[in-house]
Amino acid sequence: MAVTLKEVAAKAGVSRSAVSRTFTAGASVSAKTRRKVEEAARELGYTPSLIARSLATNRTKLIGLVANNFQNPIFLEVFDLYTQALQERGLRPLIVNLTNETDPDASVQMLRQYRVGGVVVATSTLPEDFASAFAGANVPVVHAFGRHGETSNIPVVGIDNRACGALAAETLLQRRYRSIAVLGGPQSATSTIDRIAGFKDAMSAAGQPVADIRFATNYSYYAGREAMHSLLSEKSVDAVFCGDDLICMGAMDAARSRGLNIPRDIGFLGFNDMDMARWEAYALTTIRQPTRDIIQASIDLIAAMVSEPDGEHPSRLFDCTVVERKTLKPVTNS
Amino acid sequence: MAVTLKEVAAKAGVSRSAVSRTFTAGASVSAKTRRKVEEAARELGYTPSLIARSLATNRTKLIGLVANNFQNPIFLEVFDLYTQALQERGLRPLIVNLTNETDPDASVQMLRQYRVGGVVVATSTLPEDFASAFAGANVPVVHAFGRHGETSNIPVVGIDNRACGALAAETLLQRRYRSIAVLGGPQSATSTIDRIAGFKDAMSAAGQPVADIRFATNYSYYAGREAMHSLLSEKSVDAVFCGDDLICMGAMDAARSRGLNIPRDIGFLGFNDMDMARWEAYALTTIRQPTRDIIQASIDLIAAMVSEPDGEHPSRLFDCTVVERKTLKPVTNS
DNA sequence: CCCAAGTTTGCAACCGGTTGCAAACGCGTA
DNA sequence: TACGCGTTTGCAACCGGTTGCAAACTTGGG
Repeated sequence: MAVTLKEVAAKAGVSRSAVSRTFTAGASVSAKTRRKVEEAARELGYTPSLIARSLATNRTKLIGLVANNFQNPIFLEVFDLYTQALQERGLRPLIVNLTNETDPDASVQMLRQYRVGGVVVATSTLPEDFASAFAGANVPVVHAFGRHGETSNIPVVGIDNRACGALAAETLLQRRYRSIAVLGGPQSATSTIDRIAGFKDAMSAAGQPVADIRFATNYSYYAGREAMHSLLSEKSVDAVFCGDDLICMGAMDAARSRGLNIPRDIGFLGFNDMDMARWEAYALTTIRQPTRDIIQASIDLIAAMVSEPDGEHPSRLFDCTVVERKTLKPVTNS
Repeated sequence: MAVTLKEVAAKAGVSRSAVSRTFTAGASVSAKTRRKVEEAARELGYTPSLIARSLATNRTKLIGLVANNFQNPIFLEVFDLYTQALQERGLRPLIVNLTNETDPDASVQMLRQYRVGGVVVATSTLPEDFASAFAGANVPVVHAFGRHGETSNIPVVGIDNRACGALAAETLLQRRYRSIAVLGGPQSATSTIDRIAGFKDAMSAAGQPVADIRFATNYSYYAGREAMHSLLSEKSVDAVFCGDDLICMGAMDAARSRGLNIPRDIGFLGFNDMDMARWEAYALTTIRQPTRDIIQASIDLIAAMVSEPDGEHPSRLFDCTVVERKTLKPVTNS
């Protein structure tokens, strides 16, 4: 159906190799040949087949992008950045939606069938063996937003969740909150575990107790609201550190529906700084994760791993910062 | 690097054809051969190359998914549904992010290089020639969320935007609103144009004026807020029909920041019924677009077009319904 | 036991490109 | 004009599968 090399070669009066060379960067073709070929190609509407090229070169431009957080709008931001950044490098994402998937093998199989050059696992809420399943198939993997673990040797690009937990504690203590609860993300997520560990360390280093720790069942508004209702029905606290902005928004709505004023009666500290955190209805004070940097770095990393499989490919962790809005009372210098 | 057909054939003591046939559904292989091959394949860790298969069969499992609304969380829902529904059919989406793209040709070129079987254009805010550019390349195209137009013969799956506009007008009039403004999406989007046309028709059929019409510059919270501020600084209205839930949320926050109570002082009617419309902070009364049905139908349609290119492939329009929450005053029977 | 019909199998060509290699070419110089 | 060198070109093999075709094998009936 589609026009092939051979037809272009015939029309231009050259060999197939000549056509192939005019379409591969850095190959040796004379200006005259190139011109003839390009004209013939244009007239015939020729588009080289990446399928055939991939087969011949044994290399594809595909990068697996594995995710399972299709409920949280922040992933749309992540996703936008990934597709654009890959596009800029001439790579294409092959999306794997793991939302309803429990078995890593099917996805690994799928990505191998497409002979992806590498895989980016972009989630913190997956059992560790998912990322390693890809690595086990001898495909380069980087784990974005993952835990910088000792257990596996898959490079991670993300943040230091313990440090972020500590930052949260300091932020709240500095504002004289004294009855502070933690409302984490899913209990099994490594990010949740590490943040809470860092938070607790910093609190006890300051000689302060943690009023309550509980977990949202997933990264959603509804889970946050529900967990907050359950917290407030048992005790009263003056500030809550949430494991995610979305959870935090649910928690805030729960607090408001019980007549509490934010930040007068209760303060909230979110995590991520998603776009919606700026919305007036929430105006969330939150810990900003440098999403854009993480994504760019993870693409740089996977690209490096593809082109130099034997090189050194260290993990990279970025710093988080507090973004001040309106859900915490100001720092007082007294 | 990867294990090939030939190696499996050698190990199993059969021909390459035999191996190929055990991996293609409906081919003729004896039970004995199949067993030998499967064992050899398992031992070697063989995964058939879809690249090679695509080349040989001249057919891929790839479907282009073209979108440009990576700012609106509703697209994450859309996206989740697409990836899963395609996955179920053994197809893979190849995402094209048109957010920063103005030239259709580059994307068309890209999708042709990958030899996609078909393309789903999932947006209502693209110049018409985008969808037709794909069709022009002789690739089956369906336009999801598009306008059912007379101008092109690309099948559309979506809603009847005129009817939805009329439904909005009826909904508001029924609740005795008398000073109603429209805050549409981007002025150039066909969906915006059609909805407003339907809205105006229904209003004038009821002998009612439209208090004001203006447009958000894009489908975002911020554009909605800004447009609403500009509206309220010029006149006061008692209800607003918004072209999108996200825009509506921005508009609501603008109204609230000016001290207006919803729905006592002003009513809001949204469009889409995205997940966030249920959030307590908004509790949006909105017109529900059956996203899931539209997506499923668009996949069914593109699949049919791929397998029977010469068949009849009619457009499909779904009905919208009003979802009642808390941003409009109730219907009064007096 | 033989034959016909139905299955299974292997051969070889093909899908649309890439690439190492050697031959052909172009050009400046002696 | 002949020579030498660097460039450009075409040949042919290859990437990893599929598939039409004919040969080989089964199976069952007479």
